[in-house]
Amino acid sequence: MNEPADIRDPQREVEDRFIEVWSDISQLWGVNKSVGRVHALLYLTPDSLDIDSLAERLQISHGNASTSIRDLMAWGVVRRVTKPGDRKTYFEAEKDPWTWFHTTIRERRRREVVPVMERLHEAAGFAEGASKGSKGAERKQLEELHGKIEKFADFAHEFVDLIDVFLAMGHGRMAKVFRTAAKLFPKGGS
Amino acid sequence: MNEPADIRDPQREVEDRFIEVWSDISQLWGVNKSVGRVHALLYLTPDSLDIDSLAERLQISHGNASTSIRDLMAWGVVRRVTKPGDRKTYFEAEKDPWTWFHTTIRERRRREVVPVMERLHEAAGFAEGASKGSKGAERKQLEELHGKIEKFADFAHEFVDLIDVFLAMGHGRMAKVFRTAAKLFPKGGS
DNA sequence: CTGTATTGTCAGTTTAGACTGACGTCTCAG
DNA sequence: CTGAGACGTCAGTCTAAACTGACAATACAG
Repeated sequence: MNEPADIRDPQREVEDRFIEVWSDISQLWGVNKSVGRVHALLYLTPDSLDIDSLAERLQISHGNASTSIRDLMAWGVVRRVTKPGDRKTYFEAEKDPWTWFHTTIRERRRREVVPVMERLHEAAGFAEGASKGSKGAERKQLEELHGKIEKFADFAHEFVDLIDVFLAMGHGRMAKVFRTAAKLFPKGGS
Repeated sequence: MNEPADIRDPQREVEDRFIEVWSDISQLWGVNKSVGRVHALLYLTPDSLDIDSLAERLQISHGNASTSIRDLMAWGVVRRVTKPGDRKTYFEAEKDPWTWFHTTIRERRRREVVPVMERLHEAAGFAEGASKGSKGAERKQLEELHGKIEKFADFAHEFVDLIDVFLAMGHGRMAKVFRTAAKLFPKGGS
């Protein structure tokens, strides 16, 4: 730990720089900093790592490392690994970024998009009910409100379709489609 | 304000339900709650609104409303409106969700994606330099690290391309391309 | 089966970010 | 030109989330 050599250990420095960038990307993505750092370190490390090595390497508490690993496993981007004759549990990350991204999108869809879409439809249904249960000027206003909510719901629905196409296609094909699309619609305006 | 009728004002209730849903969507998207609520209310309101009306309607402070409006204007989804013979400033929201989404993606790209991509390339460059400046086993390890960082950078670059195609195409075409793509590449594997 | 090494959990603390409210600045009707 | 009304800002307060560290549960070598 205290060997002077460590201070300028190039491998460590290379890792640290990447870990910070990934961590920031994770935060933009709504994932907390420690989780991002753990994920980055596991991505870079060829061997699998145990909780305490992670905690020590990243200077975070054992508890934090454990919780972060739990999150990453729930996201499906980290696997448990056991070695015969070794009591410890090790963890390793999915190494292909596209696979990782695909998994993440699928999980986000399930956790976040689906529930919020249900609530959106509820809100639209409530608006429709309210407008049908009224009359005169009030009815007109409620109908206008309902129209706006439906408009937003339509947008949201198309957005979900977009996610679904991505999930169905897989990344290789996705990229190809996009490249083709880019040629079909070159430097277009808005 | 205190009229009992207000308690069951259907218009208000319809608005509130939608506002809460939008607010939650905003938070998933990394936008803070008040900003989301202000945006939702402006989207629903046909007329433009002034700061104090917003604050009163949403039960937030004047300062909070003002800051939220500033944010929304920086995102380019809310416009200032002045009425002749009226000292107040009013605000109104972009009413087309796709336009709003497009603007938001463009802004996020500028603010978040571009800077983080630069740092990613820096990290990759640093890794390459470190590997070239070393030898033996250490060099081999650094080359492996560099390879992984490049792999991630390639992924990130493709992702940005994807964003760019979206920005260039506009939403109508985007949706069409996706629908076509879905037919061309049905149920594709990874 | 037992003891110990290891992982998992969670109450309490810390930290980061949001919100308020008071104040300074600006604008325009009179 | 003046001042009342409206907007913008920001220091201080509050809130929600992250992190720690100690303890509980678990698993497995011996």
